[in-house]
Amino acid sequence: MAPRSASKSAVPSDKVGVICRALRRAIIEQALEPGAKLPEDSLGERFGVSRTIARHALGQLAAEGLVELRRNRIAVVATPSWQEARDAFDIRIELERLVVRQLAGKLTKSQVAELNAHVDAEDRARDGSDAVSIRLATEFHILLANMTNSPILVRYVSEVAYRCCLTLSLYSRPHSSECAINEHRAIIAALVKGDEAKVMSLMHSHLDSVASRALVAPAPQRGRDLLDILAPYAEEGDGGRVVKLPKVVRAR
Amino acid sequence: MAPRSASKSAVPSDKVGVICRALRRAIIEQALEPGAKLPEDSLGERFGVSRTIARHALGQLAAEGLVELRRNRIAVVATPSWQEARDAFDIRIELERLVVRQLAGKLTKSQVAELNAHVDAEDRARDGSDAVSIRLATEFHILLANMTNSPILVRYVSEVAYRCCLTLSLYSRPHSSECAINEHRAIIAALVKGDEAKVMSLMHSHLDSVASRALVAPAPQRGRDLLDILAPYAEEGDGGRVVKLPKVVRAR
DNA sequence: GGCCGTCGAACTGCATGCAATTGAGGCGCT
DNA sequence: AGCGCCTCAATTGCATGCAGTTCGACGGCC
Repeated sequence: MAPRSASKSAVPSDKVGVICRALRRAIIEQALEPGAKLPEDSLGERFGVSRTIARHALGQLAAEGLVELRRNRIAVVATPSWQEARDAFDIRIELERLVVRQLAGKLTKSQVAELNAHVDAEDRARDGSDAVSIRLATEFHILLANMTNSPILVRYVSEVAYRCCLTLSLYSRPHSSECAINEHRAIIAALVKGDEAKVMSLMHSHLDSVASRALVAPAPQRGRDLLDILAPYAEEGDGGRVVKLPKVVRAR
Repeated sequence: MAPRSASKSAVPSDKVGVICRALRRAIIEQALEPGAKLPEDSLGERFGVSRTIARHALGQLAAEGLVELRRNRIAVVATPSWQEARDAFDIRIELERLVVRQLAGKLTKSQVAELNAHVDAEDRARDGSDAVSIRLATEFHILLANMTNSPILVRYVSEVAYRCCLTLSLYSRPHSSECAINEHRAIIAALVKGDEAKVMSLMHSHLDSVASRALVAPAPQRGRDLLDILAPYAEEGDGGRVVKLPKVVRAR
C-alpha cells in the first residue's frame, strides 16, 4: 500500500536491491535456514542477472550479517552463535528504546492508524504460518523505527531486528512469539499517551521477554547438527581449520 | 603492533577489505573531504585492481554510510546532513554506554595497559596534525568496543564512530576535540574501578560534550557551500530532481 | 554578455570469459 | 570394510568489453 521504497543509500543499481530484499525476506521467513547455501550462479539465474550482481548482493547482505562469506567458498545464510544472538538482542533493546523515546507523544494520527493497522494484520496472521507471524512482528518494529525519520536509526534497527529474527529460527521453539501482539498494542498506547519513561520500559521488557523466551540457553541438543555443537570447541582463528572429524554426515 | 586483522565477515576477498580500510582511513583523516569524488577507474588504478573490485568496495562503504552511491553517478564521500549527524551521535551514545556497561570491572591488566598506551599515543599526537588526533580519538572508542568481544557491537560502534568522524569534518571548527583526552583517561579509571553507573554517565557526557562542541547548530554559514545549504529545501524523493538553480558555481 | 542546445569524453551498469581453488566422489591400498 | 589419495566437476576471484547514461564544454542565438 504505502509506497515505501525504503533505503535510498547503499543500493548501487536496484537489481542488487531487489535481490537483497528478496533474500532478506526469505531468510526471516525461514524459507532459507541458517547454513543454507547461496551459490552465485543459482542466485543469478533465479533473478535473471549475472553472477556479478548476485555477488554484489551477497556482499551487501554479508555486511548486514545475514550471510557469511568465506573466501572461495559458497556463501551461506549466517549461523550466529548463541552469544551473538544475545549480543544482538542487547543492542536491539538499546536502539529501540531510543526509537520510542524519540517517538513518545509525537505520533501523528495517521501514524497511529498505520501502527494499529499493522498490529491488526499481525492478529489476522495468527492463524497463518509461523513465518508470516514472525515477519510481521519484526516489521512492526521496523515500522516504528521508520517513523523517527532518522535513516541511520532505521538502518540499524532493521539490521539488528533481522539478525534477531535469524537467531529465532536457530534457537527458539516454534510459536514462541505470537503472544507478543498485546505488548505491541500496549506500546502504541503508551506512545500515544506520550509517557516517555513508560514506553521505554515497555519496549525494554517486551524485547527482553521475547529474547528470554526465545533464547533458551545454549541447549546442547538445540543446535542444528553435530557440526554446530562442536563449533565452539574448534575456535576458528583467523585462518584456523576446524579439527578434522571422522565421518560426519552433514545434515542436508 | 597487535595483529588485529579485524572484521572477518563481509570481506569477500581481501583486496576489497584493503581498499575499504584505506578509504575509511582517508575519510576519517579528512584526506578525502565529504563530497570528494571516487571514480571506480581511479580507485582501481590506484590500488592495482579492476573496477569490479573497486566497485565492490564502494558498495561496502556505502552500506556503512561513508560514501554515497547514486545510479550512474560518480560515488562521493558522504555528506551527512546536520540532523543525521545529531542522530548518529545519539545512537553512538547509547551503543557506547552499552560497551562500557559490559566492560566495567572486567578489563584484564593487559587490556588496561593497551588502553593507557593508546591514550598516551593520543597525548603524543597532540602536536601533530588534527587529522591524526581525530583518528586516534575515534580509534580509542573502537578499541574499547573491541574488548567486549561482541563482533556485532564492534561493527556498529565502528560504523557510527566513523560517521561521527565524518560529520566532524563538516560541522566542527578545528581543534575542537583534543581536550577530550582527559575524559578518555577518566573513563579508563572508572572502568578499572568497576563503577558501572559512573562509567556510563562519564561516557555519556563525554560523547555529549564532543557532540555539542562539534555540532555547532545548523549554522547557515558553516555548510560546505551553497548546494549544501539549499539541500534541505530540495527534498529529493526517490527519483526527485533537485530544483534547477541558475548558475551555481560548485566549490571545487 | 548571458542563456540554451548540442556534442563528446568520462563514467557507470552489467555480462561474460578465464584462471584458481575447493570439496566430493571414486579408486586403490592396507 | 575402512582409510587415504587423487582426480574432476562445481564454484569462486577477478579482469575486461560493450552499451547506456551523465556531465561538462564548446558554439550559436538572443
